[in-house]
This record gives sequence, structure tokens and C-alpha cells, in this order.
Amino acid sequence: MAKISESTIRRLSKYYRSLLYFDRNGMEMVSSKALAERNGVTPVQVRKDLSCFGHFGTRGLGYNVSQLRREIAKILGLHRNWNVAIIGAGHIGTALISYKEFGEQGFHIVALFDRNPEKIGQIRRRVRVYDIGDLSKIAEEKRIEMAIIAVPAQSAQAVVDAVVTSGIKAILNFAPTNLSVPKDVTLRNVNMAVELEGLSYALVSKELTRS
Amino acid sequence: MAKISESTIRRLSKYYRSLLYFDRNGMEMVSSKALAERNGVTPVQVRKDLSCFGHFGTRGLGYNVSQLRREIAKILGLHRNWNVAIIGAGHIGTALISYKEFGEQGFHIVALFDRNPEKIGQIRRRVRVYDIGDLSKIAEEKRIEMAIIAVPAQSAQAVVDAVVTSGIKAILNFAPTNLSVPKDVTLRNVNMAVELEGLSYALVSKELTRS
DNA sequence: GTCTGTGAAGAGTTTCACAGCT
DNA sequence: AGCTGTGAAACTCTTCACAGAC
Repeated sequence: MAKISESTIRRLSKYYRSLLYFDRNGMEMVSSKALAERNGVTPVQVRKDLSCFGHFGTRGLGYNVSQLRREIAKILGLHRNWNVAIIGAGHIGTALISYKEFGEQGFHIVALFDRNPEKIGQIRRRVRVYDIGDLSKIAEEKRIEMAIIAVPAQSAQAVVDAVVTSGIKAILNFAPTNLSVPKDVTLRNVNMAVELEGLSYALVSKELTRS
Repeated sequence: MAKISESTIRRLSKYYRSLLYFDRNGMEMVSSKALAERNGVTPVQVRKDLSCFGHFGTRGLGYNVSQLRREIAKILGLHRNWNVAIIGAGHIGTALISYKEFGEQGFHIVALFDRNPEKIGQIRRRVRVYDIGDLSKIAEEKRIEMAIIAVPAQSAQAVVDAVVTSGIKAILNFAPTNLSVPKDVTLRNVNMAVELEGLSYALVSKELTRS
């Protein structure tokens, strides 16, 4: 099978969300055109993306909504549950516990970690805060397979090293800094400052072109 | 000037952050190689990115740290302050108020908006919650130029329409859904569920190739 | 020798055009 | 007719190779 690009996977996630919506609304079949419109891409993009993984449609008719939903779930690993740890019991880390979309897609936040002794042992929205030093032990006990890093930039690399040592192979980083991980570990970054700066660039560059 | 890609702008934001760090550590000159290593890209990528906007370096010596930092700040619009509104006073919206990186880069959260009457009038971390119905009025009064959408997916399009009506031209969307805006409005999306699903895909596809 | 800046080549991604099934 | 699936073309982005400045 050819190499799949990250953009394809990103789009599959979005198609998946659309299919959940179509399914809830009782739609039975859906065309690449309808999926495309709902996601701001072209129909051929949708078909190309899906064709990386098989032949899911019927010519002349389109795709069966609930069947395609299940296929994409299997591709993305959403047919099962995942135990996730959040490292950093600050504002962002705590807010993410109650992010509904996570739970609905089978991502269960089973532990929070922090190094602040005052926070350790507390319960935040039903989740216990553990000592970051106990990460390896708890990760094994609770079969944690993913970690979300929500600590300040300056401590992020140390934290990510501890996560890697604990055997976790998938990391979502919210700290605004570049992190290095061994290549058998998958790292994704969400950098909110970068996004806002992209907006300010758009605003100032529009001003320039207008004058 | 040639069209600048979004990836170039993203990387510029990251270089900017590295330059802040180098500057604080008293470094005077920096090479494209050093900037590249800190950001996980190649030196030639750094030079290409910078060359879109001018000749900032000196051959044989590299770039002057504080001068390049100022140049990038000007390009990205970080030489001035921006007033930002957060729409949705839920967990995520509230957590973002105290995200340090925003304030440090000149993004000031000046208002929260919600439609829940119980929340309206409250103060959350020094920021007042306003009625979403008063968006246009407050946006003008407080000269708000950017909005962060932190509401559930099903209300996001209605909210974004109100934001557009109020004259705001830059929107950062945290709701896990595709939004449409007129083309003079810049929209960026942060979809945390998509990122986590990318991780689960990586984990399941690794398992498959191993077996 | 060191390091920047850049046209040209290469790699990767998206779109086009159309064959093929219902 | 309507819609999927796909090789080929077009386009975009990254890397190479090297000229030019210190």
C-alpha cells in the first residue's frame, strides 16, 4: 500500500465527523460531492483519499453512510478505546478533561500528572492528579497509550522524555516549542500561538496590499 | 512579491519564538543551521522562508538575532497589540484567557461572549462575559479585531456568522466542524479531535505493519 | 573557510479527464 | 443519467547545487 499523507488522515477524521452527522440524521447514502461540500474540499479529493484504503463506494450511487463510517473508524483506530494521560494540571490540561469530543470518540482521560505537590492527589473533574515521577508505574497499571502535554514550554522536553521512557508511543503536544522524540514515537503539535500569529499576518498583509 | 504559503508563515512563527529564546540568552548572531535545528527543519528551508521577505542575513556570518526578531515581528504583525474576543465561556474558552503565550505576543483578551444568561455579567479571570447578542456593539467599542470560537460544533456556524457581521476579519475556530466565511475573512482551525485521531491512526497502522 | 541567497531539480499533493459500473 | 475510481497532468513545496559575500 502506498504511503498515506498526514493531510489525507486529517481529512478522513473530518469525513468521519460528517458521517456521524449524516448517520444521526438518518441519511443512508452519501456522495463524494456531499462529503466534499461539508468539508470544504473537492469531490475528487474525497474519492482519492478513500481510494487509498479500498473501494468503499458504489458507482452511480455513492457511499453507504453507516458502512463508510465504520470503515473509517477502523482505519483511524476509533473502533476501540484509548487510555490517555494529560501531563500538566494547569488551565489547559484541566479544560481538556471535559472536552466532549474526546470521550465520544473513545479517548478516555484516565490520569492527570503534575509536579506540584499541592495538586498531587487532588481530583479534577473525576480524574486524579498523580506525581509526574510515577508516570511509568501508572502508565503501565492503567495501560495508557497516549499522552497530551500541557505544560509550559521550558519543561516540555523533560516531560516528553519521561513520557517516552514510560513506553507511550503517541504524544499530542500543546506546549509552544519544538520537541524531539525517537522515530518510533508519533508526535503531533497544536500550537495556538502560531495560529493566532497566522491571523495577525493575514490582517497586516491585507492592509499592505490595499494601500 | 510572490505568494507566501501558510507553511512558511507557520515556520516564521516558530523561528520568531526561537529568536526570543536566543535573544534572552544573549546570543548576538545566529545561523540558518542553528535556527533549523531548533525547529526540526533544514537550514535551506529557513533561508528560503526568510528570503520571501528580504535579505536579512550577512554571508559568512548569519543573522543578527534581535534584528531578525524585529523583522519577523513586523512581518507577522507582532510589533503591535491586538484585541481579541473569545466566544464561548466554557472550559476551553475560559482556559484560553490565561494562556500566557497570547499576552506575551501582544494578543489581549478583552471580552468573553456567551449566550447563557447566568454567565453574562460574570468576570472570569479579569475578563467580563458579555451577551453574544451585543457582539457588534462591544466589538466596535473595544476595537476587537480577532475572535476565538470556543463553542460546541452545532452552534459554531451561527456564532461565526455573527462574528463576520460584527466586522471582525480574523477567526480562530476551536469547534470541531467546518465553517464557511466570506473570503475577505481569514479563518484558522484548531481541531484537537483530529489531532488525537491522527495519533490513533499512527498506533494502529504501526501494529499492522509489524504483524 | 563560513554562511547566505537562489534558480533549477526533485518530491509530493491536488486537480483533470475519462473509463467503468449501476 | 449519476457517481466512483484512477492514471496523467498541473501545481506546490522542499531540497540540491552552487554562486556570491564576508
